[in-house]
Amino acid sequence: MPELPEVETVLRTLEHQIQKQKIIDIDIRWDRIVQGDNDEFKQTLIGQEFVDFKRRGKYLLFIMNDCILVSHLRMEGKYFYVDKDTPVDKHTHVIFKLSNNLELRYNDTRKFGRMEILPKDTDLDTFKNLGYEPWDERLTSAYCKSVLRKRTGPIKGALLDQSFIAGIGNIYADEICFKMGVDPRKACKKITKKNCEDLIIATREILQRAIECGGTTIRSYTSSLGITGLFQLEVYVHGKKDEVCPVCGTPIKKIRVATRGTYFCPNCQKR
DNA sequence: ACACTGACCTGCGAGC
DNA sequence: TGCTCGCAGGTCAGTG
Repeated sequence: MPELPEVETVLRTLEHQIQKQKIIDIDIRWDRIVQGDNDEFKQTLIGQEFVDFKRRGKYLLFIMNDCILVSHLRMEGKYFYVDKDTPVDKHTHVIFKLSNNLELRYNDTRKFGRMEILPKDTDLDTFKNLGYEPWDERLTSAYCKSVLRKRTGPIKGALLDQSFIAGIGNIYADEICFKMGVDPRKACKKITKKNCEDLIIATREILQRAIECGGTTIRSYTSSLGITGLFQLEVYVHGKKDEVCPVCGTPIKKIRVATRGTYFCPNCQKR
């Protein structure tokens, strides 16, 4: 399940593999992956080179000569970089044929991922109504407090809201709440200034560490060529129902918060 | 204006 | 053992 660290890892890998490669043809095998008109998508991209590689939240941004190719992996999207003679997997939905006889293949078991073309002058700061990147200097405790004061619902819901901070998904939201020592159900309105300071520190530390680890892979993927997290990040609570809290030994609980499966330590995390 | 719900998908694990 | 059923997840459109 790619979140910000996984997307960053994929991007860095692809940057080193396909930079300056030219797209000579595109095979779209599941048309809903591509937003908008498929022929237009092909026409726009054929002949373009992969010039630069950026990320915004969980979106991959391939900067081409005359446009931006935006790709969101959702839950299980992956890219394979393989020889054109490699048998095509049944979950491969888009194939970019490159000038060096290799292919960039988009593989997505659940067909949830999406890609689209955006103009080259798209404002990436306000793109998709995304909030600040975790390391943006504008992400201050004063900013967090002012947003959370106006918000109803639990803190976990805010962490998952991409217009608040970009890039946090369900796994890291649980880990951030644990590191903050805050119950994921705690109302946004009751989040203190101190909580906000902890939130920023926890978010940056956890995501930074995850990037250094090459992302987290929770499910075991079967692919050997897949560009996914190769290392396991030390996850404290997510997916650890009934296991003991690494800090205090209390069994981890699983509940539902903001419509998501949520794991937390009922002793360490306070309302 | 805000928040919640359902749709999009497939694989897997639980339960019978 | 073999089947069905429901859950998992991020985003967006639709609804309340």
